[in-house]
Amino acid sequence: MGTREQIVAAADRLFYEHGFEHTSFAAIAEAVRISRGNFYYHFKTKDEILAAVIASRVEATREMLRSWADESGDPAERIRLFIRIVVTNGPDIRAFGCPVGTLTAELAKLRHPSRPEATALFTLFRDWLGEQFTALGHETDADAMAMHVLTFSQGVATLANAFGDEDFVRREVDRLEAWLATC
Amino acid sequence: MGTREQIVAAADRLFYEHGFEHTSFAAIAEAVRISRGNFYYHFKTKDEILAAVIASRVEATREMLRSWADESGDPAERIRLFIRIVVTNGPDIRAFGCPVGTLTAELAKLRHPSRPEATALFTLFRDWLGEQFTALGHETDADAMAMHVLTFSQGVATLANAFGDEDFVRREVDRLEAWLATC
DNA sequence: GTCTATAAGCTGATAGAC
DNA sequence: GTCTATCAGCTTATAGAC
Repeated sequence: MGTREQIVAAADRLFYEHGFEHTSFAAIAEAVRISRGNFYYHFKTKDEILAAVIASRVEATREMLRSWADESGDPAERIRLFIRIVVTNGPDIRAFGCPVGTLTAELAKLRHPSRPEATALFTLFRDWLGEQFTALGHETDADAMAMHVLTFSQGVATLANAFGDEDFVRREVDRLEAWLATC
Repeated sequence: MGTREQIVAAADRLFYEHGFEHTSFAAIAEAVRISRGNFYYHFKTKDEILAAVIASRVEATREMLRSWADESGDPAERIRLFIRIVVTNGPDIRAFGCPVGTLTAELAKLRHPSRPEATALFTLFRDWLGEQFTALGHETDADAMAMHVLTFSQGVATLANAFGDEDFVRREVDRLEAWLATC
């Protein structure tokens, strides 16, 4: 892995764990074990790193959605794979929340120019879920149902982070899977 | 209103709109129109201001819950008053998210000592909602139902902030009110 | 490509006059 | 209680040697 990719990977993790603004160049440089000076050879501004991190997350998300589509041809099962992320990534979510939700919220407060790109991460999930609901025969309200599933995931992530309660997550997952079964 | 209260009120709003870390002493001082030096007569550290802001929010929340209880004796109607905050405070929520959810998420990433106090804001709503569900005869799962309503509100707030979509909020409110009617 | 050295600015925080 | 003046430290960012 080249230095640039290492920087993006380290920044991605640090932005998630500590937030974008709270993460300094020094912290990223230390994580990658390069000097702050060398850092600026690869990225001229902090905003450039953020753009690269978001682009990297977009690619990783696309890859994950592809792998879910490969894993099952059943749209309902694909949606369940999404619903269960809050369990699969339980420890990270309890510690740091949802990487997409917390980033979009922070960039909104900072009025950051990269905010639309962060929101586009949500749109990837939204459109993919919409396609699955369409395949289930819910053409007219596929998008509303996709948004409902996203609402669930964001609510669960925020409260799992606040209360650190694994059982709560399990209950909400069961509830939404029961709802999905009636669709 | 005394200077101290003005500082707390200005900090409260700025923490909400720009985030805790992104809000500088200079910005608060400017909003209250006092010098940075005078600032330190009232608060010795930034963390002290945060503690005062959270305490102020706790009091405001208690007052709001009291007023809701006064407004209606029907537990289901009281819960609806909570559910509809995402509509009532629609413009603020679309612009800055939920004041409780975004603060707890930020303090978690900062590993801030006041994090438990911020989470206690959630607990106020959780307990109050739980009391209403208990009054509706759901003794055994009143807390789970309270958490479900909180999950809704946090999910809606996060996505309303990301997409700025008023119709989405309306749809999710209708959906949860329909669920409540079956309880 | 990577380093050291350093600049310029903002941050939270203090001292002391009025 | 409010002010001005100031501090040390950290931040992003640059210059230039190797």
